[in-house]
Amino acid sequence: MSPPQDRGRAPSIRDVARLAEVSHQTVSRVLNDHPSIRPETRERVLQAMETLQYRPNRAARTLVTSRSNTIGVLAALSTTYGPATSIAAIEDAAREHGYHVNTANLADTSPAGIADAIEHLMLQAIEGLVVIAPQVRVFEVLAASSIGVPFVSLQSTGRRDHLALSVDQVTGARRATQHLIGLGHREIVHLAGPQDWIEAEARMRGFLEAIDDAELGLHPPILGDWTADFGYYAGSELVRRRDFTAVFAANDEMAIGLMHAFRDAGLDVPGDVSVVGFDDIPVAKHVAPTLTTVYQDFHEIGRRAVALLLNQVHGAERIEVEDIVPRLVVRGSTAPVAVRPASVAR
Amino acid sequence: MSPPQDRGRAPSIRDVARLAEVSHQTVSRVLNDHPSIRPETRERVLQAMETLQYRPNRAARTLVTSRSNTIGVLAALSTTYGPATSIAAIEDAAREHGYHVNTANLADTSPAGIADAIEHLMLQAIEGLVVIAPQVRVFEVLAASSIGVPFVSLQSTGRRDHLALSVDQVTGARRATQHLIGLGHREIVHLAGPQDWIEAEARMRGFLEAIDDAELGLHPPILGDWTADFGYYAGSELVRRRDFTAVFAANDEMAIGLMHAFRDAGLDVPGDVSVVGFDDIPVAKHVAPTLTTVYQDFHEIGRRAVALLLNQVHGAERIEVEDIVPRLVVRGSTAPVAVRPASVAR
DNA sequence: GACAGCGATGTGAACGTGCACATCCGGATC
DNA sequence: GATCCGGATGTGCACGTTCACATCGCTGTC
Repeated sequence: MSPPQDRGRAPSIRDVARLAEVSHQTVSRVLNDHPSIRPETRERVLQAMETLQYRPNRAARTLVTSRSNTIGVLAALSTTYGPATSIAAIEDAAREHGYHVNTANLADTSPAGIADAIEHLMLQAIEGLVVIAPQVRVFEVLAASSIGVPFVSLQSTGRRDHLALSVDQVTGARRATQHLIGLGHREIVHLAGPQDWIEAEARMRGFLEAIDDAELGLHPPILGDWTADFGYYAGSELVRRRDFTAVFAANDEMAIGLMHAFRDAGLDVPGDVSVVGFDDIPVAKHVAPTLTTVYQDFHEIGRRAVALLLNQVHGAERIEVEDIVPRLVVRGSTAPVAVRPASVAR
Repeated sequence: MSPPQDRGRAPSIRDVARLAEVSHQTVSRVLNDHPSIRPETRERVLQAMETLQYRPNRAARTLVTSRSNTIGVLAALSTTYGPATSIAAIEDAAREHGYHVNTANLADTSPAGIADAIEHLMLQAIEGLVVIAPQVRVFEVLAASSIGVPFVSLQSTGRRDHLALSVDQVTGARRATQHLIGLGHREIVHLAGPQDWIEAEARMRGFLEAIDDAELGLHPPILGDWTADFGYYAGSELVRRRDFTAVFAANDEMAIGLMHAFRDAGLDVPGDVSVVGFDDIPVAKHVAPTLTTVYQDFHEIGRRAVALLLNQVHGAERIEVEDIVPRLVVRGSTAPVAVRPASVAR
């Protein structure tokens, strides 16, 4: 009934060999799908494994092959929807390829904290690294610590020391801004993310390009921290000025906080102010008003990151990386600019 | 300038020993903080490590000690706020204890999918397992596959084969329901989670207890899938009946979808219907209306899970596990029952 | 001054696997 | 029938670390 007592050590390749009456090397061959092995022998070995409940010892294998079959993930803000979804996708994809995933969070974004997280991952002897929701600083530390394994960034960084998925955040942000401009808005404020985040910088750039293209005046962007709470705070400050008719927030959480502040101040969205977010988190389509935003396929991003990384790990030729272009999703938080701008209400 | 070429293998303990002119065992002692080592010797060894950029090989260590310093996390729905936050907390806590974390997602919740995920983790030779957002089935599979390592559940399961944090979901749900009752609501619907989820079952139980205590009539609960989209769907169905004045949703996402549907149907929250959620996700306080919900400290839950698990891994005596009782947070989505219930509006 | 005791260090084996190489066997080739 | 070849299998070692045990010298005790 119950499995054989695990007295002492787990069964090894040699225990299996003894039971199957072959050499340990034959067992090893069965494990690694070596071609030249008689079907009959293979069967006997598999049988023995089954009986002994044999599980290969990854540590031993790693030791001799110096391949850990593990990739690392360096994630910041891993509790938010986007990164969390990408991480999950990375795990799924890695598992499909027989790889394990080891995650380290960047709770502390100081260089020391970053170095610490990287060091932690390196101890695990990872073969490659995926960097999620990356800050500029992370790549500086990575470059400085010469980790000796390939790494992939989920965002284009412009650096040459690693590959990056090119998710065209700039275009996404530009489209969001152009949408507002198309609705007649001319006084648009950007609620940006922290500028040491590559994504935040790209989104800001897209915003600026669109503003520039349309030859509109520039409101100084507000630098936020991605949180809904900050969005609320920024909104409360903004309503004092009311010299704008639309806000493009760098992510949905901030947009939602923003709308909250506007609501509290008696401003109507989208009647008085239009709001656009970024990411299309699952609740975006259900908040009031439903949020116009830019959709990103985080799952696909995670999958591609793994494909790209493993390709590099195995030293194959460079694979094609097509751009992922985020898609504008128009919902209820944007509307044509009011005849009299909100500023008049002052 | 650049570090020494990594020609061939990485430096080993023996390379360090040679450079420091000691035996390899002395180096090992320095690594493991062995007490009897002369400070001067230690210094020399550390110096040598520094020069060689030595990093201990975890595979070799694991092989000989049969301790992997890795714990596994089996997570479902890891992209949502609660699980993601707990996972992050688990990683932080594990790292503090020198442990690595290996995560496997439960994309597929069939027994085969579950067994597959567990098998994947076991290949990694994990020392313990944390099960997040657990479904009943997971524990059945775990019991059946006799994984041989301790595991900890983030929710009380009533099973005896593992430890569980006791987060008192029942009390949390009861308080939420009592809050509605206290406001005069007598027709309360519960939008539950999938009943094979332990949390969903506990929240439903708390709801039923509160209804029972107050001797109210029972509306058959609606079984949802945790998503905001389902909340919207359920809300659309519910508005056809309008035989209720309040809804207690098993999580915030569903509550937000629900409110969306009510809004679309012209029902006012909380004027016509009160809504309570569960979890207190970051946007809960910013949606319109702000959502009354039950706060859970996911971070603390993750931390405690690691403490509990490592304690068990190290075979220490059982540690005290105090209950974590979720806290009701009253916001704008609940109000005293209207003089004429929504049903009259029919 | 002999001996126990302890601090500081060294020696060899073992962990479980894969690799390089050796061996054995049957069939094809001449 | 001697030779070669390749499929199927076995033998020993190496990977980098820790563990058990041994060694050496110094101090304190009687």
